[in-house]
Amino acid sequence: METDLETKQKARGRTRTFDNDKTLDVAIQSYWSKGPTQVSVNEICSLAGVSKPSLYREFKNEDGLMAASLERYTDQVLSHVLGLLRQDRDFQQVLDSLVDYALRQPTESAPAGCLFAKMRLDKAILGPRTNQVIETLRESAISAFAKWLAKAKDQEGVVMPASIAVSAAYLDDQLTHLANRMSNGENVDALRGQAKIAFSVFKSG
Amino acid sequence: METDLETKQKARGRTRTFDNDKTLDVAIQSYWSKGPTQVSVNEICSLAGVSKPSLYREFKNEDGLMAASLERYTDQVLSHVLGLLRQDRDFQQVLDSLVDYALRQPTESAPAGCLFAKMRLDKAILGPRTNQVIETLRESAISAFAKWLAKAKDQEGVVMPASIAVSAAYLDDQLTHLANRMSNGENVDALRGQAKIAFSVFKSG
DNA sequence: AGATTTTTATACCATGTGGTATAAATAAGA
DNA sequence: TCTTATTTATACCACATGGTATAAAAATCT
Repeated sequence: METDLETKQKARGRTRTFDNDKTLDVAIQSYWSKGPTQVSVNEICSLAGVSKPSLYREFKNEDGLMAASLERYTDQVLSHVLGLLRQDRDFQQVLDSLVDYALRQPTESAPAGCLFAKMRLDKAILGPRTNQVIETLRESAISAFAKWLAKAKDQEGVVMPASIAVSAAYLDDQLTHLANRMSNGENVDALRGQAKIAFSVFKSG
Repeated sequence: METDLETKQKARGRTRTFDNDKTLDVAIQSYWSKGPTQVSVNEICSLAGVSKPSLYREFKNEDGLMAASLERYTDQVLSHVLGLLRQDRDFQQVLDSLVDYALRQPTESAPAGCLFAKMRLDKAILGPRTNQVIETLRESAISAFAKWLAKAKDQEGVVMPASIAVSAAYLDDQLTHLANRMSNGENVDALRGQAKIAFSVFKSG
């Protein structure tokens, strides 16, 4: 019996040319830049150089592709943003860097805004698998914010505008909203001014 | 030469059964409850009991229908909301009533949220006529907010978190955002808690 | 009555969608 | 070599979309 240490146990049929990662990268890029509802499966197939049956075998349906894209996006992008919360810089610096990320200028590889934020906008018309990923992700993000805020309150004496839980939800929501307005092509300076107001409710000693 | 005092100058052809107002009311209701991108022209035609060619003759295309719907929505709904700003109640009362409107429970005739707010979310994929109405409406709303804030500052000594212009834009944005989250079916009490935070930056004496 | 004008109803069109049936290609096992 | 398993490529499906061509219906003018 062969052990598949390489996870490359020779299967019997035609060797597959389907590239899972590339397909997901193309999907992420498309969903991120144009919005999840503005991209068709056909489009992703041709951009990724992949046949439709191959894609459907791998992801079951459009919902599966979207859910998988969001999961990969979390690993590749979102985790680093949430990682900012575990840094040792003081509250205000971290908050600023979060805002900076939401308001960053788009590059070729990182469109404006945030794919997760965009999907939350359309969640009512997305599939059940995608919705489940969204919900899980949202909970873990808010939980990370809550942990961070609790620490800032305890160790730096930052004044919260409400309970930790409500403040964390507020933070999450305002950041998401900033990212989405950024995606809508609004003026960065105007958004920065509004962000300053929205986050002035956190008074750091 | 006939004067058309009744605006009912007898034309020559077949009497029209097309009901402009009813068509727009159906369109408003559909766009409002399901979102402007989730309603087809066919759907509106059958709901309004109107033939497609008649609708297209009247509104030119989907963009025209949407723009007209938003204009009628402004007259029928939005103007009353902005009318709150001209009332004689004090700042905090008016602000509360604005929030109450954004967070109200949906009824049969008034779905959750705000059609204007929803259209702003999708403006990137809406037509040019609709976009123009959105832009005009946004300017007039922000201008109304600015006037109201200036008065509150002068006459009641309300402290603004920034310049009148930026504060007005912030107010407009936060209210729009609340309405949209309400449309997304989020928890009213949670939203109210966040609204309290967001608007705590206006300190009324 | 007949000609003319306007609106309606129906059917249609090209295009795009998510998803799949089918058969050829290509690999390993016997 | 021949069978079997798997993946690919292509073509296809039913359906929905925005928009329109066509002809019948119904009104007024001559």
